[in-house]
Amino acid sequence: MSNIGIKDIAARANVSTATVSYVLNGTRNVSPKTRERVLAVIEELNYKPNDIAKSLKRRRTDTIGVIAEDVTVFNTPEIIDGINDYGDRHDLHILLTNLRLDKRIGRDFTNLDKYRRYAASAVSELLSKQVDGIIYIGVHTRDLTGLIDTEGKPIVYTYGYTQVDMAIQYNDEQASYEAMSYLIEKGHRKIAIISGLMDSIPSRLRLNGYYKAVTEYELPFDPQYIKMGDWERESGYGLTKELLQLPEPPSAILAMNDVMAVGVLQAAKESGVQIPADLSVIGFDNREFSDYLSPRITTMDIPLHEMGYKAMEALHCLMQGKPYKPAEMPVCRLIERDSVGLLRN
Amino acid sequence: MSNIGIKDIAARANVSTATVSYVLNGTRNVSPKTRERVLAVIEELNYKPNDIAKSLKRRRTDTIGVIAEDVTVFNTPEIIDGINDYGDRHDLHILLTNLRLDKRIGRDFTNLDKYRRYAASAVSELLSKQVDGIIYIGVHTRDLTGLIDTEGKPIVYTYGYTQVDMAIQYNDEQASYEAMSYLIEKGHRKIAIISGLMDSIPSRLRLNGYYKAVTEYELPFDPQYIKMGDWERESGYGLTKELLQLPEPPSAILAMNDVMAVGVLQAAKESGVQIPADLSVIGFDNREFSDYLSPRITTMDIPLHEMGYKAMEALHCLMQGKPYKPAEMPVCRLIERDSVGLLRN
DNA sequence: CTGTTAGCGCCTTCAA
DNA sequence: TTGAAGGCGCTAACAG
Repeated sequence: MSNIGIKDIAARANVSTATVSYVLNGTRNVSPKTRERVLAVIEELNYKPNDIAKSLKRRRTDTIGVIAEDVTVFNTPEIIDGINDYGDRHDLHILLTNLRLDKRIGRDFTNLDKYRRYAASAVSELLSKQVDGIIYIGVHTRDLTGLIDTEGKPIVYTYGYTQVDMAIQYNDEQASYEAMSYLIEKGHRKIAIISGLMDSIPSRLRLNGYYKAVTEYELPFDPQYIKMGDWERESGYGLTKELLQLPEPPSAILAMNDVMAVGVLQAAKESGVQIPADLSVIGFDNREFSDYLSPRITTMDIPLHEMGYKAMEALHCLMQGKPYKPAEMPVCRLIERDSVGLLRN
Repeated sequence: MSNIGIKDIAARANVSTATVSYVLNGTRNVSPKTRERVLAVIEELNYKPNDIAKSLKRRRTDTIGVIAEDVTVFNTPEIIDGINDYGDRHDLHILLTNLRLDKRIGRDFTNLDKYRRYAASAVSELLSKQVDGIIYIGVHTRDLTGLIDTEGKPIVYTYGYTQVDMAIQYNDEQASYEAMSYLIEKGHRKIAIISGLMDSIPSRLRLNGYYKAVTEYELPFDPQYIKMGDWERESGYGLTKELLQLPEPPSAILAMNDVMAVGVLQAAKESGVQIPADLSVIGFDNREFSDYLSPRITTMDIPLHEMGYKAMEALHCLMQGKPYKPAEMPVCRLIERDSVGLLRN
């Protein structure tokens, strides 16, 4: 086991520990000869620096804490992947905390007390571990103001935000607007939308994009085309049935997630309407399964990797006291598949 | 910022730093009065211990390194969740390393040089961070012998193994045997199997389970019923077409993953055969989408959470020098849905 | 029951 | 270009 330290190699190379430290970190010029000698001994003894000691001294760990509300929720792994991507390039390590919210308190976000305890202890542990900063990954975008106190350590939120901290979000409004534009390009004018829960920010923003498109393209506006879903398949199913029953049913449906789009497909199938011949569908999230359904569904891909990457980049700036220039919001991208038909009229 | 340390609170409470340490860790009896006083000051100053310093002294970090070959691959998040579950209960923290193999070198596992470099540097960084042990999560089960050297630190593999280290695997043979039994219970006797790549251990083990069932239940054995797939949808599709063309087509197909099962569904649909009326299908993995297909497919759920939990448990034993009693292998569980029909006759 | 103190392994100022 | 030495914040003998 690696009991050898800087002083062992110093002794064996006939230099001071300071010199070893210098060659290790390139902190100061060292004559080529001594450097070689030191390096040789390091190699010979298979020396591995002890980052713990280093961190204690430098008062920096080059480690950031990631608090994931639930790593098993679909957005989280890709975000973490983005965080890693940036981390790898800048020698930043990740201490992962998984709140396991889905399993521990389910979707009942009103149970704030329990939640707050979990979150507080997670932050507290991370702080004790002396992380240089924290990234918080929520399971759905909402206002987390006042729930977390990092005692001055920088924090960046994604899939969530507070009124005071930095947060990385993608552009929801643009996304639904773009989906609408695509549908309109394909000749659709009677377009319905099935939203997620209305207490959700993305739902509201995407609805804005919808309204914007309706207005700009001067589509016939019909309040009946706007259905409030709850993100689950059943609501996609039920609301599609309603839509299909309308005297003037839509020719296209924009579902705010792929799960509800599954319900749309099912309702259409049962009602004998062909997708995309009779009805077009666009989903959201580009979940893996959206490519496995039949028809394969066209969907908006959320830039999760980029969000993780940018969150880390932003945090890194904060950690160094630099300001982070928020640049552009990450943007969703339409994945064209087979669920949208050309409407010739 | 938390500049206050043990000595600040010692001073303010008129005790020695040792006493503070003792009340903090409960390492020694402290008179109630002093304890109260110390606790009060800790509270008052909002003191947070510095685990880095503590680790340096104790030569233990209570942190384990998790090396994931790719966190975005479906098995990984659930395994990590299991690791967290155990970790939460035992105050063990997770330093996560993501090799990002899928994105960096794809599925070309023959590119060992590149892989070895990534793995070696991951281990090396973790070792420098003084983790107390390592859990390795592969993207698919294979022999990793000789690829990783942890210099004596304990390591546990899952979704992968070596000839010398501990590994947590689920029971593949039992899984396919159980799936077969279920099919047989439902009256099927002509059962085909679509395997994954044959250089994969799970493929071979599951095939064993298949053979075992064929033998024990004295099913008519037909080599034509055994098809070699490659885990991808297209192979499920193509091989099903072949199966359907047989003079005596099977009444049920066991696909070694849900992705290939998607191909089975598609082929069946195109060939006008109804599932489950004319053909039954069982998948593997219980991927989320298996519940979204139509019909919803019956599949074998892999105990990922349990594997992560057990891997951590095993590692924890190793870390303490205790032997780990491997007990039972985690077992797969059949998720009954709608893709298997009762064959009367 | 409590205090004193020597490090853990490394970095970095100060001096040479 | 190099060394000596004082901590970083905490734990755990050892001593009282």
